[in-house]
Amino acid sequence: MADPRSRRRGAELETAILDAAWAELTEVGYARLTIEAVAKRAGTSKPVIYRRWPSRAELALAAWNRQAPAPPGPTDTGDLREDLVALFATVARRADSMVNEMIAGVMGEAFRHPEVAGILRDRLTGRSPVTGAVGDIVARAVDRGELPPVEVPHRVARVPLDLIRNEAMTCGAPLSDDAIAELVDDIYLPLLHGLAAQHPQPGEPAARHPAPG
Amino acid sequence: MADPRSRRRGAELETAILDAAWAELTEVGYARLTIEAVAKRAGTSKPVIYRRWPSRAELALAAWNRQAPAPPGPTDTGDLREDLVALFATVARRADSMVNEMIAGVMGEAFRHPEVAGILRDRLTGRSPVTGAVGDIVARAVDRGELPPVEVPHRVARVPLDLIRNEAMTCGAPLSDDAIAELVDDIYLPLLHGLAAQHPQPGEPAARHPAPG
DNA sequence: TCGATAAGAAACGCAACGTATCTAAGGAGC
DNA sequence: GCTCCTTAGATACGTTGCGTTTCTTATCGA
Repeated sequence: MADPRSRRRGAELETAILDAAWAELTEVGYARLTIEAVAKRAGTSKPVIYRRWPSRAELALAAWNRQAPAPPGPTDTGDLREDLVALFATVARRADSMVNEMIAGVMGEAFRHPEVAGILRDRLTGRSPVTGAVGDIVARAVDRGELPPVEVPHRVARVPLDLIRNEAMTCGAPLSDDAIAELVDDIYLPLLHGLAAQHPQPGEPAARHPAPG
Repeated sequence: MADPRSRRRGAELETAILDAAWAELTEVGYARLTIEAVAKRAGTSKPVIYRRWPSRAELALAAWNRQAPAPPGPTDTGDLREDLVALFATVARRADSMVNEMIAGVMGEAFRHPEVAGILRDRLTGRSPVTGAVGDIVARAVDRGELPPVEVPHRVARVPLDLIRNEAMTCGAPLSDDAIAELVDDIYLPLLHGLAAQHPQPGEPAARHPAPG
């Protein structure tokens, strides 16, 4: 239909569908994403899509995966707080409304479809350029003496993403600069300092909960 | 229809609808919640519901609001970590799959409907029995000398709810005991200790980011 | 008792669902 | 180069729920 000259197959067809899905997501969002519109846009038909992805959610996730993640440019300001604010701002900018709306929609379906839940969990909780950037920022702060030597568990490295996503989704809007500053100053910086205080010497097993006496 | 003898009005009718909506949410979840089913269950008709709530999302939020919050029983174990684990577990148990699925669904609509976003934000970020419980737990820990005197900003008091909701929603499942322990040990306890370290003396303005030298 | 208000029933057109059926295109194998 | 076999792509299906409109009649307030 789109190109009557040839009938696409395999990867070519697949990427055409995923690109069309991404374009639809961008234009109308997840809530209004329809398989029919994606099929029309990709110049194919509904059954072709249903043969590959069993649901809107998995199609959307596949389209998202196809998009290049564009790792955050490693900003090195020479100051822990400034580095964190820059990272948070970058993440907040990139995780725009459309992506968050899509995540919310997919989450809603994850509760009934364990397969969707698995894909989403892997995507949201796995290692990523952002969790890597957290490690780099902390390592530089330790080198400068701003922080005692500290090991950052993966759960802690995920916190910036989690906080920002939570904020954007509970507010249904992009984060303000004030919100970013609060997340950094009230939560993440104290968290890092508290973690570091648990590791009085590098390499030593963490003293998890220093007793009062 | 449900009761042919009389035609309900006002609060009586309204609560019947909200109770029916809650029952439907419990049975089929938000994704499969339909106005028609709620109307049928409440013994009324669609227009009666549409006259009051413009969308599924606002109906669901109203039904949720009607449910008694059942504040978490104040557990006082005499130990900061134990108190936190108990609180996290209570919150995790109460914020069950259905509620989280509903929140995800409503979030998806919040991006297109600012009114829904406002209601949801107020409900999720406002003061609550849980944020109050955090304050109590911290205060007791300070009294025992487990923590230096510390002022807990509202954003920090919200963190347990945010962490638990985030975890349940990204995983599409209830939290395991291990996950609760990690949230407490890796994130929230360090966060509280880090906050406390910023307040060397009670009443004194916070030394936000202690310089290395 | 009367008039205004709103409950409740029914039906509307619409949009998208997910599936089934059919055709013909374009690889793979001989 | 011909044949077979997979599968793209078109089309149409019945179903469901949407949100609205229309109409009736019960109930409340004056």
